[in-house]
Amino acid sequence: MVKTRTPLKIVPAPATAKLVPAGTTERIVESITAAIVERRLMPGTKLSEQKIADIFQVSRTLVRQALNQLSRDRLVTLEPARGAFVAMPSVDEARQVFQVRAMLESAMTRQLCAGITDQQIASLRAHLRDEAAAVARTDVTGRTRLLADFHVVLARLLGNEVLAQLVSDLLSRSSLIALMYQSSHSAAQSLDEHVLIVDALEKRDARVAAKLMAHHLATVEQNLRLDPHTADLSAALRPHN
Amino acid sequence: MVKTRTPLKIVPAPATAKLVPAGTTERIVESITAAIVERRLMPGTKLSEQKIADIFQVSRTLVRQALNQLSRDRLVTLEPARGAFVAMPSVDEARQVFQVRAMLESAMTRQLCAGITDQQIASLRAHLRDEAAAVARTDVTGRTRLLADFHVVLARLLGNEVLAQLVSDLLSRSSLIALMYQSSHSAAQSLDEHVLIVDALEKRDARVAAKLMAHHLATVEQNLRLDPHTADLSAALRPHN
DNA sequence: CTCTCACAAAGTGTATACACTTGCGTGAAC
DNA sequence: GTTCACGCAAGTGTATACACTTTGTGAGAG
Repeated sequence: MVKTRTPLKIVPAPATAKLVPAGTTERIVESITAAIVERRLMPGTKLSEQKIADIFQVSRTLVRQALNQLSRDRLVTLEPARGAFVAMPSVDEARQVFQVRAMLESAMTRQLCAGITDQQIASLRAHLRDEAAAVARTDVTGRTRLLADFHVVLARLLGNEVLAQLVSDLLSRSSLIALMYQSSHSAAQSLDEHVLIVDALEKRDARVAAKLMAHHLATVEQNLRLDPHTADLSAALRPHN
Repeated sequence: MVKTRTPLKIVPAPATAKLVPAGTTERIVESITAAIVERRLMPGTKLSEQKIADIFQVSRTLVRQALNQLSRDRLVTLEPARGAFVAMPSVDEARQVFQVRAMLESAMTRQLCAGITDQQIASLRAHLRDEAAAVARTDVTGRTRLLADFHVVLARLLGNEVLAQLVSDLLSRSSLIALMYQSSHSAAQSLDEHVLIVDALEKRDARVAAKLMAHHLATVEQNLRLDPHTADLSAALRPHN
């Protein structure tokens, strides 16, 4: 058997994004999160504390803190006395995450119709333009981030940080799910659906907007390969390290 | 000035509840959570790492892990280089938590109507009986827990663990909010409203059930003392340690 | 008497050391 | 040749040590 020597491709510092040099633990969390979402770390990969500590040139203490945080975000799972692994969300969990997102985000969309301002609509249009640009130039990483951000932006428009945080958490889980159950959903289609949602918001049509959001999430979910046997297969021969 | 010597009344081990002697960190989290919810630790109280470590007879390492977890649950806030404090949710945060709960739980209630079984209705009735019993014997701690558990039980009935976990997290935050902004909401009234919700569920009336849930949460929120000046006052003269 | 600076005490932030569990390879017995 | 047991290596779990930040106190200058 070939030993799958994953060199743990975690780039230590996306220091550009963080203006705060402090928050060492935060930097590690961000880096690993990015590495997972950008598919440089596959589900099931073992995250050895010492190796990560060496990469970031810090002690295991900080790495453990970071891994603990990530495990609460459900991006990694901690097996007692065995170590940390990139999470492998089950089919059930995937369905549950999307069910919750549908509840939360359609309700949120409905509420948003009530008090959204023209200026906010404009900012959404601007975001859609960014999405379109990223899709046009096939910037895979950028478009993935922007398509996800759309949902967080909507949450932020309600001025509810608690909601925004929740949606954000669900989104990172969704990202992991999407890359695990290779989605066949095209970015272009997601963009189209986003446009329709904003259109409905502009018309202040709460019912249609909420329905479109629910439909959008259902479409994304149905384009995941959530067939039982596929899942079992990938679970069966998971690399594990 | 009299030094407010809070003896940090954290009972080390509710070891009865946990059958697992392992999970040392978990035990600390549970104990502190219980201490906060049961009003033995007031908002703003400083949680010194060394003192807690002495109480549980462990090292600061485990205490730090516990405090980190609690900070992610928003039950404590960590101020860099200053320490950990029992959280003091702002009025805004309180409103946001209840807004999210309304979205999530009314949607959840609506969904529940679709597939709820008679057996599940029966288990809800049993839970209501427990609530009534606790209210009758004025078991403050027990009734608070049972009234909160009602919402988690509903979430669990959907078979969605992700949802259940989310609702559970929001509930512990709600508990802290309720004890901070002294609720005038009577337990009896909450119980009545719970009964009405179950009645609607039994009739599979999704619209009414969802509306009752939304109304229930709005009532609970409106019975909080969320007047600005009261909040500012309590924030102004917070003990802090 | 008040304000400022400095030093000391307390407590957090990080690193290192050590104990203990898990997994695997080796070797001996049957 | 197969199996079980022992032991070693790797890595996690917890404790301890040390550095640095924050804060309170006190002395001295204005």
